[in-house]
Parts: sequence; structure tokens; C-alpha cells
Amino acid sequence: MTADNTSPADNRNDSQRKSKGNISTGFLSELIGYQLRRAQTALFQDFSTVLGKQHITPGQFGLLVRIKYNAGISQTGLAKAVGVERSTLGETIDRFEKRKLVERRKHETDRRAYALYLTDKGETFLQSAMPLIFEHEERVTRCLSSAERETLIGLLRRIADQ
Amino acid sequence: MTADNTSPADNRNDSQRKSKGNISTGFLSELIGYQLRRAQTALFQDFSTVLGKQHITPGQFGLLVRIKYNAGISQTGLAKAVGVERSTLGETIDRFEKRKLVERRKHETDRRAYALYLTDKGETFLQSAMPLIFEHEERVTRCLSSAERETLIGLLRRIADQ
DNA sequence: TATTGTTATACTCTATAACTATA
DNA sequence: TATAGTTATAGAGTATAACAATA
Repeated sequence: MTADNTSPADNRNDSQRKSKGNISTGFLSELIGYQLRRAQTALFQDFSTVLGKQHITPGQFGLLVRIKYNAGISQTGLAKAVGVERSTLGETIDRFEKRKLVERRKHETDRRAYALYLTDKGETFLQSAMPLIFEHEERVTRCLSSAERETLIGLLRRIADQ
Repeated sequence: MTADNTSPADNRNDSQRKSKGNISTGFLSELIGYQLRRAQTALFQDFSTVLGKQHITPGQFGLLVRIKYNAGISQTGLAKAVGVERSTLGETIDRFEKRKLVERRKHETDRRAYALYLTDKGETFLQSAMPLIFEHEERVTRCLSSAERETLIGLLRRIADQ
């Protein structure tokens, strides 16, 4: 791929044209960033069809799982772990608390901090979501062999971990 | 991976723990959706460090490229191509127009529609962003061989295209 | 002084619904 | 009737900055 390859006729690898509006995406289709974005959009849409009724997004699901496996974590600790600001996370926790999925308890030693826990309702919610998550995972990777699936997850992990 | 493997001690593959807050992510690290999300976050951050000063995001960049390669496209056509609502895209085009990157002209035959074009400033902007995009692409995939990079892009494309 | 959490503010992305102009 | 675009409204994610309480 070269930076000069910007002719309007350069649509050879434009696999997007088959289903969407049939428009050219130029050199985008050769970018990892672009295909990553497209894949994530596809996954998000599948996730929404099965878990949208529960009013949960992939990001929120990840938060609930982290609270489950790190019971008592502080908001700042959780915010750092997922890479968002404390103020952003605070509002998300507000919404979880309104839905009775997460509980803020007083931290035992640090009186400035909260300790976050799943409520029983939160635990149940996660438990009931689990089979849907695994079905979702199966469905979005059904076009790959087991080996390909492992390859993909390994490559993604290396990119994310660098 | 089994749905029952939810013990708090199940952190074997939790590569996230090394750099972030060192908290457990449970079974998340075995999900394609999770690793896809992490990889995209990493790419987004790298993109922002090189193109954030230009006040452009990956999504906006994709729109500008599509307008370049589909000069005269309508807002509805572009909205369908990227999978967002007309109202959402309209506001984005508003901002592009304020920045003089995109121009709304009257459609030649359909008087309800606009025809979208990059302005000269928009063309120049895209041209100057190009080398940064390719450097970004190189940087985020430097941990992969050429073959691995091709494998990854192919696997992502298959997931997105299904 | 530094940190935890909240609040105020702002911008973007996202969608739905109602509206107008036109097809 | 249907479509192109706008506007109003709403919710969520994102951030920065200032603040009170506490470490």
C-alpha cells in the first residue's frame, strides 16, 4: 500500500461495496484501523440485538464483570483499569446504582473512597446474560475455524498489549 | 472456553493485568469482542496522538475519504454507507462545513438533496493527513510480521462482512 | 500536598419523531 | 406517498476544571 495510490478507480479490495450503499471507500479497506472499526461495529450490532433489551452495552458489561471479579474496588481504581476519567465512570456507576445492579459501600480504611460491589440483582443479571454472551461470541465467529479464531484473538491481544 | 469457568482465580490469560490497574478481568480476555475493543482503544489512542491536534477522529477521517472518492454523494447516501442516521450525519457535515472542509452544493436533478464535495482546504487537509495515517498504521502493527498483518486484516474483514 | 469522589460544563455520537420541501 | 434534509429532544460517552472531604 502506498500513500499515492489514491485514484478513484482503486476499488479492487473494497469488500464493503457488496452490502452497504455501494460506494467507494478508496484506500480505507487496506487499513487495519478501518477493518477493526468495521468488525467492532458488526459485533456491537449483534451484541445489541441479543442484549439491547437488557439495556446493556459491551462496555457496561465489561464494567460489571470487573466489579464482580474485583469486589470492593474503588471508583478510581476501576476508572484507571478501563482507561476513563473518574468523572465519566462516576456517572456510569450512578446509573448502575439506580438500576440496583451495583452498590457503593464505604471503604473500610479510606473514608474518601467507595468500595464497589455487585448487588444480588447484579449477580443474577450477569448470570443470565452469560449464555447470551457466549452465543453472541459463537455467532460472530462462526465464519472462522477454531484455529482462525485463536489466531485472531492472539493477534488482537498483541496489538492491544504493545 | 466454558460458561461455567467463572472462578475469580481464573486469571491465567489476563494479559491486561500487566500495564493497567492490575485488576482481574475474569473470562473477558477470552472473548473476541473484548480483545477487539481493547485493540481499537489502542489504535484510537495512537491515532489521537498524531491527528488529535488536527481535531479529527478515525470516524471523521473515514467520512472525508468517502466524500473524496464519491464526490457529489448525498447525505442520505453517505449516512447509509456508514450506517448512521441522517440526522446524526447532518450535524457532522455541519461541523465539517464550519471548518470549510466540506461543501454542500445543490444536487443537479433532485432539488431536495445536497451533493457533498471536499473543498480545496478539505483536499489539502486529507493530503497532509495521509502520511500521518500511514505512519500510524505502521506503528500500531509494528509488532506483527507482514504475513500476520495480512492475516489479521483478512480475518477482520471476514467478521465484518458476514 | 495529594487523592477520592462529585459537580458543572462542554463536545460528540447516537437515535427517534416531527417538520418542510420536493419527488 | 415516499424521500432528502433539518430541527428538537434525549441519553450516553468522553473530557477538563473546580470543589469538599480525607489521607
